[in-house]
Amino acid sequence: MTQQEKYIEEVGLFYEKYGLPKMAGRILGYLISSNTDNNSFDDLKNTLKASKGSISGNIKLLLSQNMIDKHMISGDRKSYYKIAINSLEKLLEAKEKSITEFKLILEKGIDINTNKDGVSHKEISEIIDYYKFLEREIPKLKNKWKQKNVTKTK
Amino acid sequence: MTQQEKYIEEVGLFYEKYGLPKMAGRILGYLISSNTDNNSFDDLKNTLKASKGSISGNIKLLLSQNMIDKHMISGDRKSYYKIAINSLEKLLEAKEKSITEFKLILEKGIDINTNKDGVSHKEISEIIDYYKFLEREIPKLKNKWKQKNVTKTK
DNA sequence: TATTTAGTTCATTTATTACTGAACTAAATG
DNA sequence: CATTTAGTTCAGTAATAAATGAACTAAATA
Repeated sequence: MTQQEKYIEEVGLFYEKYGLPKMAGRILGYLISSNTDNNSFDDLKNTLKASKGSISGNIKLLLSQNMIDKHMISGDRKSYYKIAINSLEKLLEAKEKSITEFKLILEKGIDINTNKDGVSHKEISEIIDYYKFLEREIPKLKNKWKQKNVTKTK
Repeated sequence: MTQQEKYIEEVGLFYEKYGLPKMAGRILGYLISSNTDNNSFDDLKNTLKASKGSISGNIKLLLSQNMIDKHMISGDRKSYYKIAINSLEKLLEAKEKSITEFKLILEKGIDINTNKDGVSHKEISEIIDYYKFLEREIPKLKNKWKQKNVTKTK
């Protein structure tokens, strides 16, 4: 097992831990450790020793999550894949979304709970306030980063 | 199906979506929408219509993740469960941990990628910088929240 | 227009994960 | 000290998700 092969399996396990298909993680592992942007379907299939169907399905998944980008080369009918430029934003957006979703669940839950003076009611309300706070603050954080990088690149 | 029963299944599906056992989500759903802190093993078993084994295992999981708290009542040998007071911190900590873990994976990956001048290398380095930024900023956010609440409560 | 290429789709197989229920432990009660 | 209570453990089963591989499509080439 080469260093890269070991790495690919490691990213696969990382992905699996978060309830996502291991093969999607392995594809990411390959793309992260690849020294080129021009990674074809067959490169993935051969290196990962997987079926066309699995590669196809997991590429589709990663594209839909904006984790990878697809590009073409003129005079070549193959598609090429690389880690997405905007995957950084997408990952934080996914976390934001999960915060919002969980906040909505908590709000709905304490609506059902009728004992408004109960300890748990008060505590869950506090959690909701915290999540609302995060919802306000995370966009600020993103702006802070953007401004930092605008001045850096220009 | 009562409103609470519907809600419990909803939280179960939410949990399942993130790759966690549906039953753990259902337990949380029950505790969030319960109007008391004194929710026993049997309350859970009966309302969720599940086996002792499943309740036991998923309580264990939620306790280990600090999502729920266990407490006793004197003169009573049953254990009681409620949503954890510190689950708000724990949830954000889990997100922080996943950011750190993914950053480490990216760092390891571009070490394997030898083409240091490649486009993807540059972009992944940028993602790593962003993650490092988040690692610095999130603790600040937590402090901001804490200070806000210290003055509020005192 | 026949053939090759590049990839998709989907039924089946395989692997993984979660749930059940019965046997068990350990502490409390009669 | 026998029984009940409260929960744990774990082998077997059920449910779910992922991977395979063959048949397919659609576009490009010969």
